[in-house]
Amino acid sequence: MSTPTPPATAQRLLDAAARLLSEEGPAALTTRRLAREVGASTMAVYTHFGSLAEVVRGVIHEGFRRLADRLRALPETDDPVADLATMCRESLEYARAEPHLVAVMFGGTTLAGFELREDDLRIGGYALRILRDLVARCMAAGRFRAGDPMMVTRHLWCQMHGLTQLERAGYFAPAFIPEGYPYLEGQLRDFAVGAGDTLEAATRSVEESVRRSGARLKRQRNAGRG
Amino acid sequence: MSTPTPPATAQRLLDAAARLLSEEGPAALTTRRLAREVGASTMAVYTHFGSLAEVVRGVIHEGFRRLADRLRALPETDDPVADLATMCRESLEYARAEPHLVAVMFGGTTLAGFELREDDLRIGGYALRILRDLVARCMAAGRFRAGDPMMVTRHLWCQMHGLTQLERAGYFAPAFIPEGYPYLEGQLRDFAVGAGDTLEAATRSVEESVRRSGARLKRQRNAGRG
DNA sequence: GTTATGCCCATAACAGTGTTATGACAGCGC
DNA sequence: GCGCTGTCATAACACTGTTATGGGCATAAC
Repeated sequence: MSTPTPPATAQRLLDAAARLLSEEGPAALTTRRLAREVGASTMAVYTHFGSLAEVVRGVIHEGFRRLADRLRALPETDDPVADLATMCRESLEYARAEPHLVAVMFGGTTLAGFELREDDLRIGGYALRILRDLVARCMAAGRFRAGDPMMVTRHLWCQMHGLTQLERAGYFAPAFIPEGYPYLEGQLRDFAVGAGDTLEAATRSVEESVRRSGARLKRQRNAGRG
Repeated sequence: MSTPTPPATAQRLLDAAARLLSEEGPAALTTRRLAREVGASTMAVYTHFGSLAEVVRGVIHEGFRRLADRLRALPETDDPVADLATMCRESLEYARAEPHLVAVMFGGTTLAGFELREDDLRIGGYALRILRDLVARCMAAGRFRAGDPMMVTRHLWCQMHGLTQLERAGYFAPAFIPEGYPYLEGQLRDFAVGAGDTLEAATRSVEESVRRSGARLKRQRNAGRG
């Protein structure tokens, strides 16, 4: 009953492309390598996708879906600012786990002639709505100044995207910054203050989110052992 | 007396590479095209630089120098927060004028196998010091909370880099945001508030910087006419 | 049962890429 | 003149994305 038909060639190509991009980076994502991975010839790519760039498009759409799923899976507490900090940390960890994929998703890398189109940007924007709802909760709770939550969300997005990409480029390596320096937490706190929170409340919420993610990691390790 | 000897081949290759990258994007930067532009064969690239990636390295080093020069040329007033906003706008306009170059400089694009090395990152960090000195002035003036100016500068840098790259990817196109919406100004204001400024003072300083850059553009147009 | 249609894809080719081995040529020290 | 060194033109190698061609092969039509 399970998987009565083997996965179609198109799906196997997508999976192989995602794996190659993730494990070996953009340079490994060639038509011949992709064909070899699934035991076919390069023509398989062109009958199913038309071009290598369209394969990349499929891969990043899946990437957007997975990012949105991870953000939606986070628990909701009565401290929306702490929840926001946790969500930002989750995004950053996704980008750290899939640096090449995220670079393509947000326009960093031009790969195999692939260019983001407006519909791709729209899909990318869906994940933003999850963040926006949380920002709106911060406003409703009186922690952030009233205003357009989408604009504040975009502000936060710029900040997280910049941090992600500069970190990936190496600008936050130990050669430039003390190892273990909590730059993410400092930025999240200052962002909350800029959005209207008090310094004291923002500091408490960010610390709370750090405590929670530490507990979450501990639970995951325990679950891994059990 | 002026240019007694014609520019050496190495310099002409660098100039041609910068022009190709700027005018036609990374796809135009090939060894054969580069050789054709300077009227030589591809071997010229390899005798002078060893690889195409090293040509790219030379181009982005020049890019860092020019960015630093533009930032250093800005006037200093008695409102350091307004000066900071002006400097951010100048950085953004540099990135808008040279999007491909800036993308390589800050690790966005992997071009011809070029990868940022630690010494490149160090050169990139030099431009940051100009920003840091301004942040330190904001602290000394009591506008920003006392603290490590470099960390606050990094925070601002993340924000500007994210804004730049997401704008380039198309995420701030009119399809997603009202045309003419002053998202740069809103972000600069919130950043200043997050760093310790009051909402009122930050708003005034950002508006002052907008007024000044408007006046500067007017002067430039008048100078162009005169 | 035969024929036709359309899909999937293997083979081989084309034009392009970065890079390198080879060798020619010019300038210079002696 | 001789040798050396730096510069680069020629041609090749292994690679890339893409496409033209044609071979199966399942299904539909008659």
